[in-house]
Order: sequence, then C-alpha cells, then structure tokens
Amino acid sequence: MLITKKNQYALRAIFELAKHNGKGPQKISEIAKAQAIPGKFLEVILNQLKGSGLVDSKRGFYGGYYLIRSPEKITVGDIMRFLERDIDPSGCVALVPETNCPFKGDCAFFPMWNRIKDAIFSVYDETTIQDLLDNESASVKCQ
Amino acid sequence: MLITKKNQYALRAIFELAKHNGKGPQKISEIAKAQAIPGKFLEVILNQLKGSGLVDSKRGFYGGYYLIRSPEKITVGDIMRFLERDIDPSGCVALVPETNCPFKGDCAFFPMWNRIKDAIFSVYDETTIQDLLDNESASVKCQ
DNA sequence: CACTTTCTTGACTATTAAAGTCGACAAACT
DNA sequence: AGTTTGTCGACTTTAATAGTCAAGAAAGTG
Repeated sequence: MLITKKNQYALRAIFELAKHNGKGPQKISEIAKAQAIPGKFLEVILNQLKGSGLVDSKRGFYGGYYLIRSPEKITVGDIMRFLERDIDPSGCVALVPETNCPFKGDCAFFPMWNRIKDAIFSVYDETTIQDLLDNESASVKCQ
Repeated sequence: MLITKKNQYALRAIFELAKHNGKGPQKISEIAKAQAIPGKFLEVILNQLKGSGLVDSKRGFYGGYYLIRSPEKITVGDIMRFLERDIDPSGCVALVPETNCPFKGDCAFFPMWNRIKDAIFSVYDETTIQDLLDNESASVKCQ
C-alpha cells in the first residue's frame, strides 16, 4: 500500500471541494457521501487540512468547507507534502520507515530512495486539482 | 511507509549475496547478521525469493544461498516486481489499496497513479545491484 | 553409519500503524 | 430558543506487517 486511505480521502475531499468551488461552503456530510468517505473520519481529515492553508470552514446552518485557493493553483504535491509534513521526521527518506536505521552514514540504497522520492513528487507537483477535474470530464477509465 | 521492511530486507539480502558473489553459498545467519535482519524472518524471505529465479540454495554443512545471476544483470525492478507479483491483483494501480474502489470506471486519479507507478519503476529498473555495490564503495552518506 | 549443520515448511503469534468511532462542546444561522 | 454544522480529544477496531516456532529433510563430516 503506497498511498494511505487517509491521504486518498484527503485528495478526494479537496477534489470534491474543487467541483463545488464558487458555490459556497459544502457540508462534510455532502463531501463524505459524494466521495464515499466515512463521515466521522472525514471530519478529522478536513480539520487537519485547515492547517494547510488550502481550505477553510464555516460553522452553522449554511456552514461547511470551501477552498481558499483556486483548483488550478493547488497541486497534489501541496497536499501530499502537507500530510506528510509531520510524519517520519527522522526517517531515512520519508519513504522507508527506518527510525533507527542500522546503516546510518553508509547506506548504499540512499541515493535510490532519494531518486524515487523525487520521481514521485515530480508527478505530484505537476498535477493540479484542475487537471484532475479535467480528467473526470474526459471520462477516464479505471481498470 | 512506502517500502515495507520485508521488501527492504529482500533487497538487502540480495545486496549482501552480491557482495559475496563467487565465494560459494552464504549462510542465512551470515546474511542476517551482516544486514541486521531477524534470522527467522530472513528464512521466510529468502525462501520466497527462490521463486524469482535470482537466487538458489544448498543445504548442509557448506550450504547457504547464492546468486544465480550476476549483480549487474539484476535490477531492483526485478526484485520489486517479483515481490509484488501476487499482491494487489485487483487493486487500482497496485499503488492504492482499493480492492473495491467505489469509482470503478470513472476515476479522475487513475492517470496520476499510473504515472507515479511508472516513475517509480523507471528508477527501479535502471538501478542494478551492481550500482548499489558501487554506491557503497563510494561511501555515500545516509542522512 | 551416527551426527551435525543448514535449509524447508507451514502454521502460529505479536506488533503496529492505519482506520474509524464517540460524545460533549462551540459557533452560526432561523 | 432551537437547530444545524463544525471542533476536538480520546477512544476502539481492524488489517497488514513483522516476526517466531518446531518438526523435518537434504548435505556434508568423521
């Protein structure tokens, strides 16, 4: 499992907010239903995403979440970087879970992990939420 | 965690065998010690790797594991592909754990996951075990 | 041959991170 | 006042990974 469900949910939530962009706040329950995400779990995720500066929220009857930045100015990289910000700070390359790597200082694999990480984020950074919206309208097939 | 410990151990085991290449079979216990891998777990891993056609083994006093193919002809991709061969067959892109993706047939993220996967394996496929050995002699720093 | 070493095998247990839930509370609107 | 909706922290569950055990089968040794 390379991408956690939580991260997928976060991406899908932002994606859903982008669809709804300009139409005012969107309720958690709506987002949850549209993207098949457990509601209570989505609360946690969206609340966390507020720290990213990408979304904001409003309480009360017409409350909900909304994007602060337009979909073409949000990249998947922005989101993934934020979500992985506080995990694996002492890890080898944030790819491998070696908090206490026995090969510190002499790891033959290090350059490769770095190139992998760069390759992944290169794709993330060049993919905007708007790109994903465009994909959808082109009815891309999954499997 | 993008790379499981098991996969890392598998890579390191092959790496260690490559170091020892040409010197006859290497015992599991030696490999385990050299690469800081739990011995019993390594038994499982190496035994599984026999199916890959990369290694073979011999029992008895002078027994152990050895490479069948030379280090410059084994890529990390060969190993990773083998290890992931039987997992996630119905998954979206083998990257995301969606056995029952609710968006089958219309997933806006699908092209991106594919590009990620390609990017990763592009690095894997261009990295041979010999490259890793060369890294080590160049005393690359980890962290 | 008896004996040791080492891999073989499958089932078993443990650990951990991720996933998901609960309930009391706080703002915003009617 | 009363409803709706987000807020927050603690809690429980689940699933995958990680790791272990013990009996057995080759392969050598003396």
